[in-house]
Amino acid sequence: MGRKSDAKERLLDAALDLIWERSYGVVTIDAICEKAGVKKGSFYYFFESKSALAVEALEADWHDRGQAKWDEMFSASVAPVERILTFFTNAYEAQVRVKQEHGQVLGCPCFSVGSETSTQDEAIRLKAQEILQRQIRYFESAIRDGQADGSIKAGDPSGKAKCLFALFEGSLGQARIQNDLEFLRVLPGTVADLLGVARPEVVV
Amino acid sequence: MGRKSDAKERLLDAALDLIWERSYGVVTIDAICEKAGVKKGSFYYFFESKSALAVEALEADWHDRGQAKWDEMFSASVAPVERILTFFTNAYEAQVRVKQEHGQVLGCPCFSVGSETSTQDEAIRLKAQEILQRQIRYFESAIRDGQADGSIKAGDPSGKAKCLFALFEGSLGQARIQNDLEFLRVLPGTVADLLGVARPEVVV
DNA sequence: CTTGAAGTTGACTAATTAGTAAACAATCAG
DNA sequence: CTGATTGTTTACTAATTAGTCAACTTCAAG
Repeated sequence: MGRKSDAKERLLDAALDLIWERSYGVVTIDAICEKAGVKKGSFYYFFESKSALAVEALEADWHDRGQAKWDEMFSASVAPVERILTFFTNAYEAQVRVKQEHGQVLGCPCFSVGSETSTQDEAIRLKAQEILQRQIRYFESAIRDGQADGSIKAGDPSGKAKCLFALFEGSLGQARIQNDLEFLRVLPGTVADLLGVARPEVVV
Repeated sequence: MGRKSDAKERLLDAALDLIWERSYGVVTIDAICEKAGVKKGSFYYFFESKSALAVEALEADWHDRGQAKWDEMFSASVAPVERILTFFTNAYEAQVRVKQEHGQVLGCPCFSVGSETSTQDEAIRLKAQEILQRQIRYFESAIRDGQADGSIKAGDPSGKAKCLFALFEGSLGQARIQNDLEFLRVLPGTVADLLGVARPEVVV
């Protein structure tokens, strides 16, 4: 039935990349089209606006790249504390790769875009909120499991999850602003201390 | 010696307000001029560009509003742990006021603008970085004092300071994205737990 | 009261931008 | 093959935007 095309996917990829690397407000539809190799007419064939594209791009990124990784890192077949420490270690390593590829520390697209657009674009705000809340739930569940097996001490799991997540996003933001991965390199140790657990050995 | 004017101050105030409320990228020079009641010709009389204005606005905000408050909150005449808890309590209360006035949680302008522009505008990035580092030093000094008098347990003060600050900025960002002050209301208690100290009584 | 420094104004240009529309091209079911 | 559906392209408009400039105003020092 009709013509087939991957132009929509190319637009989603290009948009997320550009917005992550620069910012939502500064990236134009023309720039997204150019990077995707798609003419503006086609852009408006697929999307109503830059905002609608951003919403879909955030969701697509979670669906195509994020979720599987999080599921693996927070797998129930791994000890709860180890899930959390692995997450922070992987996050550091992922940002190392990002810095190599993009030349800069970029942090978390969802948090950056969410914060930037929160007062201007309700649709993006809601999508970012939704994805971030999903991520917090992984922490919450690991903490609950850790409390059940005694490896994490008692106390409101939701509050602890939000605390760890805020520490994570705050560190990512600092790393982006300072363009310095040190904030993230140190995190696994810091988190181990917070959880009252042995610091993980550092992989060189 | 010529004409006198407060147009420059009005531009600085208007710019910080608009950028805080919306974002750096989305605020135009025209909008800043209109809010300040200044014509664009005058804008270019005082500033070279929007970027230069933003740099000066961040510094002016710290100098005229931030520093004195931080000096007071982190006064050496207050017990170190109390300095930190007071800071988090005041931060919450400040954001309550901001939400009342602006209708939304706005978070920290320095962190938001810094994160947004970090890959695009080196001058703004450096200014944001500078101000954030100044703020971290207040934490660091309080932690050092607390370790000296035994109220805070030993361990790298700079690391602990960065951890608390990341928790703070991460929570502010979450609060902005979710438009919900709950993340901040809970912080003084969370921080007291982290420091291993009695939770402060909640002021109703 | 003149002069020059400090600040203001409005009208302008050139570039960029979002968004539209209508003709065109590819694909596939029947 | 045909025609409906899906996607593509080009050329366009209208609005917004950054940035410039020369004429103008205010003020105070001498």
